[in-house]
Amino acid sequence: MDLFLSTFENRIDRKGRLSVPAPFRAVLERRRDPLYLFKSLTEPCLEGCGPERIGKIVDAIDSMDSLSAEVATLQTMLSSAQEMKVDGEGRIMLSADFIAFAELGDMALYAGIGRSFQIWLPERYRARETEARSRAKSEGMPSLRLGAGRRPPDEPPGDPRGRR
Amino acid sequence: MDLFLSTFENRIDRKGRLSVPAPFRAVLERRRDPLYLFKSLTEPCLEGCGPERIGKIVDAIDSMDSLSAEVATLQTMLSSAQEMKVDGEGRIMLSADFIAFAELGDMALYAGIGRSFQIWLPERYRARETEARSRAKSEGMPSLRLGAGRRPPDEPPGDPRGRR
DNA sequence: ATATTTCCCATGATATCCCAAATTATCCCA
DNA sequence: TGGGATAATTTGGGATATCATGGGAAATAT
Repeated sequence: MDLFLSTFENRIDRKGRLSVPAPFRAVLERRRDPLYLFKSLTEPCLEGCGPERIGKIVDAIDSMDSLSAEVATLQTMLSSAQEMKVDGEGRIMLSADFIAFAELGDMALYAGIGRSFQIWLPERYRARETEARSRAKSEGMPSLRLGAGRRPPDEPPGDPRGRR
Repeated sequence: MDLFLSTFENRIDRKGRLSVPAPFRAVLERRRDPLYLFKSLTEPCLEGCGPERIGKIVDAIDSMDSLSAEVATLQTMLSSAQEMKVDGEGRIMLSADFIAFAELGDMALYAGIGRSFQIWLPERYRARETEARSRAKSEGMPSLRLGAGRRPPDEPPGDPRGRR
């Protein structure tokens, strides 16, 4: 199983193009998956994933009461999602909307988080990272225990790097 | 599975013409589907889709008690539906009724939501999006976990596919 | 006949393609 | 282990194609 891991910082050129890190591209190409980006619901960053996650959101909507607030929320995710075309050099073009939403300047930081990845303003990401680390120190790190093998019956195994 | 995703804001010109976003057109053309528009039952917007979705509504009506209130509601959708003719440049003409219903001015916002899309007054759509995002933040998003990681009730907890 | 719609072509903006330079990582042999 | 050679990757820019939009003319309807 290949995953999106590690972080990469790439330049957004004056045409708005941004290279996808080669290791991320390799994951998608191996699966012959197109790349989707959408605006995070809860944080000022973009989320990247393959089609299977998008398909699950679509199916969830169809199976829910179309009047519920949850459906509106999921629709918000879909209507911000784009299938990105990757050029011959492995670059994507970020729409003005995406750039504004994540408040990106001329640099973007990719953070691989397993089955998906995020795109952040580098300074902001690093600030979050140190914050998460100090929280882990003071509050302990429940997810580590889970990641190590034992988990309470109900909770799915967490991402070992914790949620931020 | 090709889907209607992302949002596009297009101008309604003085002749009343409105471009269908090229990616949406591509989805329909690939399936050789005509485009249908109808008035949303629940919101001040228009809904767009291909014939299969219309067919599902018809089937649903056929399978229900023809005297029920729900049937009357579904029939309302059908009776507002129009097959749109798309001109050589990919534009449609909205009827005065449609424009009045969605309260459109000289701009229209397409919002792709998977198997269908909506057409909104841009300002109204954005207000709704902001609302959905703040709700997701404050109430958490139970739906994301469901949408992205749902599994049949008695399957043992598997991998955390939906976690981010 | 007059108003509206449909067809056709023109134009500007912008995304995409293609090639090349710069940068970084990897390899190989001393 | 070092250090240069080689390959991979990221970045840049010009040429080309696509797309949204606008307007005139032909067709259709009222």
